[in-house]
Amino acid sequence: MTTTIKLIEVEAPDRTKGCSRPVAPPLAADQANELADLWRALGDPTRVQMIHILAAATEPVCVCDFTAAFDLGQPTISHHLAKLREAGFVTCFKRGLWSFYQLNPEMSARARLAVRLIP
Amino acid sequence: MTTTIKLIEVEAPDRTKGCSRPVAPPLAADQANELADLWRALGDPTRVQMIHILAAATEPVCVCDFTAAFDLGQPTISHHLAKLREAGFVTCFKRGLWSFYQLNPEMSARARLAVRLIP
DNA sequence: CTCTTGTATCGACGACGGTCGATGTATACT
DNA sequence: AGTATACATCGACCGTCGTCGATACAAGAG
Repeated sequence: MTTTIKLIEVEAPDRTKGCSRPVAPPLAADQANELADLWRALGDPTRVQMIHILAAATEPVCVCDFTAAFDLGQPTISHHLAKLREAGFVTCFKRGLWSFYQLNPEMSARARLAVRLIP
Repeated sequence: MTTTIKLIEVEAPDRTKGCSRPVAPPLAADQANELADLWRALGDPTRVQMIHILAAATEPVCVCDFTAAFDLGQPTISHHLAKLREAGFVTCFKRGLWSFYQLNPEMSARARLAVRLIP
């Protein structure tokens, strides 16, 4: 008796000669970089917590409150807030000796959606 | 004539003795780390493009198609795909000599929303 | 089995990023 | 004026990350 072996195509696409299957055209380099910058700004637990605090706050938050909330030196706090500022997530203003930070009201739509992913 | 100076409260919250205003309770450290890891995985232009390609593809994409799409060495492509795998964005399977990658069908809800931000 | 091919992994190098102490700068108070 | 306070910036350290060449590991072809 001869045995017939049935080869079952499971998930892989049919492919006669290896690869070179067309792929979506790349995003503009600027766009990809912009997106990556956006996400890299959120790629740190401290900054995630900062956004969490700002999203929950009803008033602008003083830098000194951040330094009190984290077990980090004041320059480090300032550094993280600067990163969030450069990425467009927050804005700040000075009042007397104090600096207050808040979520940027003119945040990009994408940034706003990203922020909304933080509990 | 005596001049009276009126101090106008603009945006800053009233604050009698400096800082120490209560702030939202911090997220659990695990949660903040998890979120940061998620975003760090997307914090690179090459990986953004990879997600873009996978989101547009109707079939799993062969690694060789990635190496053709980017001006990077094959180990670097493999490295980026591994990062996306570890973060839960993609899964892969082997078929013969080829490895195929696709968006992880069991991606977390947050990850799915993040992916949706890529054009 | 040997050879080739597609991918993953390893080791190294340079760049970047988080952190700190020290210093600078602006504002308030006396 | 001088001093004190809140914050930003600077310089340095060290770990992490993106990149590559070299190598190891499959799995098909001969």
